[in-house]
Amino acid sequence: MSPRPDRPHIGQVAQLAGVSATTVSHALNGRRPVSEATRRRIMEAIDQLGYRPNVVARGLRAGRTMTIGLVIPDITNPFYPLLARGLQDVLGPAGYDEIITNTNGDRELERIALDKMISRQVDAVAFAVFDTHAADLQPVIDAGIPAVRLGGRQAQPGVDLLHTDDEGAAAEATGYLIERGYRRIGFLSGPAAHGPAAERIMGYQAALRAAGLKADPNLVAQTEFSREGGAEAMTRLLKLRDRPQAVFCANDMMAIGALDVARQRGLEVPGQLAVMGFDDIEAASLVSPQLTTMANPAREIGRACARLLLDRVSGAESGPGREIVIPARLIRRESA
Amino acid sequence: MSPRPDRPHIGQVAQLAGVSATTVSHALNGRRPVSEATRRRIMEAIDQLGYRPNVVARGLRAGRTMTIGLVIPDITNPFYPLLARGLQDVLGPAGYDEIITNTNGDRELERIALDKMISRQVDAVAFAVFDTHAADLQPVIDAGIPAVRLGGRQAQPGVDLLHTDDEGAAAEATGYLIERGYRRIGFLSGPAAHGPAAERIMGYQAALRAAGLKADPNLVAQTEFSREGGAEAMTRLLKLRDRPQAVFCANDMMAIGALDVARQRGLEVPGQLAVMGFDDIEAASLVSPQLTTMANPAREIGRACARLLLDRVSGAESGPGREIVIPARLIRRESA
DNA sequence: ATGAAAGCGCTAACAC
DNA sequence: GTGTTAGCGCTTTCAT
Repeated sequence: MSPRPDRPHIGQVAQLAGVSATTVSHALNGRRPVSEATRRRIMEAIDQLGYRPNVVARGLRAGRTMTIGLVIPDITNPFYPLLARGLQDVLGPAGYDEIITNTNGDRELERIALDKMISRQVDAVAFAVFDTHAADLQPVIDAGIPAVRLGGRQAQPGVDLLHTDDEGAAAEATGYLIERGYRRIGFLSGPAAHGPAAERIMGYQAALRAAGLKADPNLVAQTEFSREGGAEAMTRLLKLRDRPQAVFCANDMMAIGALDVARQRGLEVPGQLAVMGFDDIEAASLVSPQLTTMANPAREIGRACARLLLDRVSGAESGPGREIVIPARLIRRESA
Repeated sequence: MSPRPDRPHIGQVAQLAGVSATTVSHALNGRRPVSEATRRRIMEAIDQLGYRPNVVARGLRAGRTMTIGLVIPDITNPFYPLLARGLQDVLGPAGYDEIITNTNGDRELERIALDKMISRQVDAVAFAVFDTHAADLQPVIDAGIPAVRLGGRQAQPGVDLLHTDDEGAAAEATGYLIERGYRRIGFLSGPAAHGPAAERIMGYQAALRAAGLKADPNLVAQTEFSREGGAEAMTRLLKLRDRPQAVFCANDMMAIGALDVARQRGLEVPGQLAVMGFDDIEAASLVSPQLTTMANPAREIGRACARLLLDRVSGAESGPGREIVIPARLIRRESA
């Protein structure tokens, strides 16, 4: 029934080499000694036939597929390619491949994607979804699949958590602005319900307090995570009688929107208005003035995630759900 | 030996529903009729046990894994996430998942990646690698796996080819500049040996000829595919006694480099120097002035690729290796 | 150092 | 409409 031109299988190799399939298997996997002569004959047979072990059969038999699943909202969002690459940096050399699924942040699609990962018998799952309800993950946990959540908040028993140090990063950015002499510092936040908004506000306020500055609530503007959102919020803040000398933005696109407004009003950056972003997307160094920002270490997160996964896959089964926090890095450029 | 907390399998569902595994299988796959009552009992059993079919076992048995492999240089290069997403747009609804491997353009890694795709029994492969030697693909073809090559040049028997219409796009861009009144039009090309350089030069020259303009070879500058490369080449062209009024660049990063030089020399864009790019990366609309460019339809290519793959997977086995060309789209913005 | 045989979970003949 | 049986390609006892 197999509709493919029958590829050589282990039995053919065995036959050609004059040994049993068992011995071929062991020659390949090194789980028990095989005489040098036999091994050589086997290798020759493999070359001659162009044999490649069937990973699917191996996966069925062994109960591990050497595959890990990555569930993300959208690979097109520049954060995720870096994340995926970081994972592969570590997973690839360890012999694992990744299956990537995009969910658009849609809960039903997330549920389906996670289900599919179970069906596919992946050895571990990493998923990056802000709003995932814990219940949606339960099947994965029940299936005994190690899971790492990227960037959410509440940890869940059996699920490791990995995220950027949003609070610390916001504090560092704000501190940097203070250090440069700015006193009235605004914050362009994303929608409160989404992502790491709360942590960043906390960091921002903490830095202000630490410097003996008061945190004026009027200086915090909530808006969308987009260029237009940033422009809109910046416009609002500039209308204040006591307007900010500097703004820290929850992401680079918003910061670019703020820059748009500054240019349009003829405000000199950073002279009359300093702007900081968050993420360090490629565009940050492309705009003029180049954006001072906090680098969201996506690739590093991917690597750390892979290490965690590898750890869980090989032994560290239980454990109470670790939480790992990756620091962001200040990138000094021109806008602040 | 299976180290996972044994997940329910089809036999357990069958037992709980009081039928045979066969019937459960058919209830799930609809390949033969199952009575309504039986089906209901089966579905209840499935729910109760939290059963999910084991795709690995299914793959082994059926000879198809519902997986396709994507081999690319680097998911971090903004072209490829779009490509991957385009593939998933079409493949996802058809029930396929993607395994993505990055090769950094390294030939040995490419060979290994392709090998692994065979081992994993993927149902089809898409690979985007300029320099792949045909021999490296032969094993894939021999294994009977449909393959699509993205963006290379010479077609190969058994391998479909899919790429942007580089020549047409270059002609359209050049034509657009001519139409806007520019007469001395330069071309910032990538390294001759790499990628679609030749095609683009041909399109550029063809458009010039079609307008009765002569193609001055001094106006073609070869350089790297980077911002710095673009700046360097632009600088060279501006040193000409008879310098160009407009330049078409082989990619957006180069065009941004050209823009840098223009700003630095105080040249008004597009008044004193018009600039066009290629690709329409996100940054193109972020720089100032916004870049007029040709949109390289990565996502559309991904979708077309998926359709081709699906076609090959289900029947259209042989065929002499098709070639599909996707047009680029002119994006009018401010720089030309 | 090597083999024989069982079985991972599923689907597809071939019954009835 | 449903069940029995064999087998996909591999690894792993259990033998020798």
